[in-house]
Amino acid sequence: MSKKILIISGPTATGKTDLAIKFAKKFNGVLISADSRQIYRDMDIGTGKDHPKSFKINLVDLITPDLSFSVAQYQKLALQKITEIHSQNKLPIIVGGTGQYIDSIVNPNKSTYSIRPNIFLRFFLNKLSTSTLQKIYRILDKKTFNSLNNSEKHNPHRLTRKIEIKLSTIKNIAPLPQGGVPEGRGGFNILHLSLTAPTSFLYPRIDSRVQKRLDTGLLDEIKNLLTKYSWSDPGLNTLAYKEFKDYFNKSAGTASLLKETQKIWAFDEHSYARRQITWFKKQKEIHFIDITELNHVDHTIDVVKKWYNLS
RNA sequence: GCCGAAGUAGCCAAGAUGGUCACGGCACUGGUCUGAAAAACCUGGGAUAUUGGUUCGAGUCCAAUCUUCGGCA
Repeated sequence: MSKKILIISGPTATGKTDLAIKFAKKFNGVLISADSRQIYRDMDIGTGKDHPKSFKINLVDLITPDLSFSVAQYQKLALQKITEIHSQNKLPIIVGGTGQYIDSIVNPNKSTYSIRPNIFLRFFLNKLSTSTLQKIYRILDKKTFNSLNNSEKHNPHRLTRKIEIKLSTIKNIAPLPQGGVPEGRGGFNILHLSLTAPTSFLYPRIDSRVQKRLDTGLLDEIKNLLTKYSWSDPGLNTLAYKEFKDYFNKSAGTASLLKETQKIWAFDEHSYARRQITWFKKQKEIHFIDITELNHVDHTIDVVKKWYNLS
């Protein structure tokens, strides 16, 4: 019998967490978050940690907002957690909207995950223009450079990472053994459910959630964060926070500026949802669940039951 | 009712002296992604209020109509 993992993904505002909690209760499950922002402490309202406090979700509130975090770290922790949960004979349920994090569990053997970021190198590369980065990478690896698509070619983050990888292999820096990414770890038996909805349904939902978060005290939360951290800290480069930089910097934090900021924030959430939809759409072996369909919850429970009881 | 100003995509908006069927931004659409992923990028469609006139040629000039704003009543 293979080890089961239930995954519940989908764009923002589709009700992933509620559904996951439901399944956890029904199937003796333990939740693991796959959310790149809820790992930050002190960032609760903006990142939507609105599940009942009585219900434990793993891999939330791991670090402070001045620290950075990445897939590889997530992968290590999540796989550990999964092992632990399996050993208790329980069902790990991964919930979240960070597609890349979920992918690191579904397809754990990505070779470059073992190549660590080179802080020193990035410090310099971050100062260079995109075209300079292109030139550097073209010198290092002309063949791969030419095969890049337009999107990759203009993306400074990706170029920086490619240079980093190339340099580390040239210099033959042995990838540090990561531990926790066991090779041939035995395939999991994964059921991946992904919630979806047309954007016309999602956008109004997002908008009212934005309003709700403001009403619940987001501004106070940010004010409090700013006493300890600064806008350049990695955690603050997050939807629901970064949009407010101007608002808090300008002395005249007027009502009209607040309104404008709220609008921009909502639009950012829209395009975030779009990106998530694009990502999940191309993933293999996913059960999509349209939450605008009336019986989707019952239907979903049936699907999970069948999978859970088989094998 | 009179006088004045203005009408360029869903919104904002550029367009000396008329001359490539019109710059951008936002929104919206589709996509990229192997240690920043709620990040960072790529891509697409859509407009000169209406009608008529002047002209080889009009967003740009003229007239009428409609609409909006301001002032006077």
